[in-house]
Amino acid sequence: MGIESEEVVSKNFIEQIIEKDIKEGHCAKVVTRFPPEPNGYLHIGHAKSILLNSGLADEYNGQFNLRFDDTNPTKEKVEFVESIKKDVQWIGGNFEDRVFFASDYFDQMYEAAIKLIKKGKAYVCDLSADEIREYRGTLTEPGKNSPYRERSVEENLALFEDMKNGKFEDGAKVLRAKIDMASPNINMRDPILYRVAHMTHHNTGDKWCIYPMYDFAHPIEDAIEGVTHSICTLEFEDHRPLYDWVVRELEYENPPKQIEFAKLYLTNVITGKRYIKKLVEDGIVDGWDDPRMVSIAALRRRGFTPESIRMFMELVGVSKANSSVDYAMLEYCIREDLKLKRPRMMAVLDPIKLVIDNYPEDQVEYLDMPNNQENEELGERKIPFAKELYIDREDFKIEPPRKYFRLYPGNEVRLMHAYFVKCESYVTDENGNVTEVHCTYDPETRSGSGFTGRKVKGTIHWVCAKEAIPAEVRLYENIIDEEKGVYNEDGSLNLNPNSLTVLKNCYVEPALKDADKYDSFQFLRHGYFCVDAKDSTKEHLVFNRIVSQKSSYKPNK
RNA sequence: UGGGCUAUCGCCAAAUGGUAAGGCAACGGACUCUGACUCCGUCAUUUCAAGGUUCGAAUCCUUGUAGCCCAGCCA
Repeated sequence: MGIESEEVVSKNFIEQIIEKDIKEGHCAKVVTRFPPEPNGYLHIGHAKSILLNSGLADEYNGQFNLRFDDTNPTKEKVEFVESIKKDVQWIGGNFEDRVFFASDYFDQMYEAAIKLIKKGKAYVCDLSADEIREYRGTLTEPGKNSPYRERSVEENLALFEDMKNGKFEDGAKVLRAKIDMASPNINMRDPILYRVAHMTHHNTGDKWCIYPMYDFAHPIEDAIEGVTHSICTLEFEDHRPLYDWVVRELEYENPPKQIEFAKLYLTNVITGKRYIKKLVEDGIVDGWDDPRMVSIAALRRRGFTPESIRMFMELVGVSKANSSVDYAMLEYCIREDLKLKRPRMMAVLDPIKLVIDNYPEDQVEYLDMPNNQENEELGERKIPFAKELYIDREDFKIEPPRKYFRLYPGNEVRLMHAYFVKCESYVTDENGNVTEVHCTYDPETRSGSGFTGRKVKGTIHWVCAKEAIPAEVRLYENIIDEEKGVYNEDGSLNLNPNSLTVLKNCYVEPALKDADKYDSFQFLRHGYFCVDAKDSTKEHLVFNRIVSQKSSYKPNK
């Protein structure tokens, strides 16, 4: 019989490493983690890391942990812990009940530091921050040894304990690894392991006044949790020798392995906590979840689904090449996800009145309309139809351009799921703007009647003037101007002044009264929209546009 | 110009010495009670460049070029 064409899915380089490790018996069970610092909201770049780590754990029947890397109390806040948990969960990172804090390991890290001191691999250094920088050398010149480098183990032990006990001011002393001040890799030039910071920690309170540095803490955190593959971004490549040094000197039995991948960059948006934060603080956007941004909270409010973001990450792939993914790819994913899942509704964003002159004055008909013609499971609904309707301004032209199939004087079109109407006349105001279009309808052409007498080239959407719900529609554009990129030459942010357009005079079908917050719908030719729960009431709905409909209508051709 | 990393279509990205997958975008055409969707077709004789090895090279070697990262008591 026919040959089964099996889809060949190639493994990314991390999967290949893991499979090799499994095959060679280096890890009985794959353990990954997502280790955010609780100092801000997550954005789409984090989603890549979450989904990568979580996905790998699923794929190899392993385990995925959420761990807050809270080793620097000067930057962290509890309020971010909850938002991060929520976002990780929403996006589909399956950490079950495994929420850990680096700060829960402070005792073990302290012990680890003592172990290094005892091995003669770490020492307390009295140099100031400026002096340490000086002694470190430069990219091209080696550093020189600290005068405190050769202190005895006993002295170091005593001094380190004093550090812990609060005998020194912030910055007075640090604990450093004794590695190699001449290393071409600056991270290996006796990196700082512990610093003094008299500061209340969100988790440990005032128990500690010394805090471990990332390079020391992270490998320990991973090792404690049994992480097998510690996946991070490219800028940590230079830290890997130090990561390996720490787990080696601490003699962990099955040391974790650090693997680096390229961050996600998207064209035409701001990624990066720093810049999102600046926009929020400067009041340019209305908060961390402003739909013009790509924080996870913003994407959720805009109407993106977790599924669409997961699909996106799958399509984007994982590699070590710095790259910038076209935003159109994300739009493709949300269209793809929504098109069969969500109802298709009628909404008129820029209304003009359409009057059917030969339709009975007070009659209202309730017509059947499938919720989604391509997915019968979504059922159907009744839509009211009467003498006065609203249609979109762009669906009527006094003088039609070439190949225009919609309404113009003398032309007949189908009103979606209703009747054929033929334009007989129109009314304009003193400025020549169309205010009313008059038509006649043909009762025989009712949708579903099987009428085949004649065909019509265009179909337009509409809502019943009497029963439609007034609505507001917000059209969000990405906040960055595509032409000029993220920054101006002077380093300032380059904002798109038209990034938010509010359409106030819109009408949607009465069926939308039942919409829930963040429910999404396709508004036919307008694209996909989501109820903005923040500002909607049942009488006045507010929608955010998730993504516009593609259009191949080109009047100039 | 010290060290690390990367370079395959407009954008992502496979290919692991055996003769350049796939997706997005774009462009034709068919269909259509959404100008959507769907369907069908087009889109890298060539992999940053130049040499070399080989029957055979995106893959190996040599020499270049370009981009990214590193001198926080941030992560």
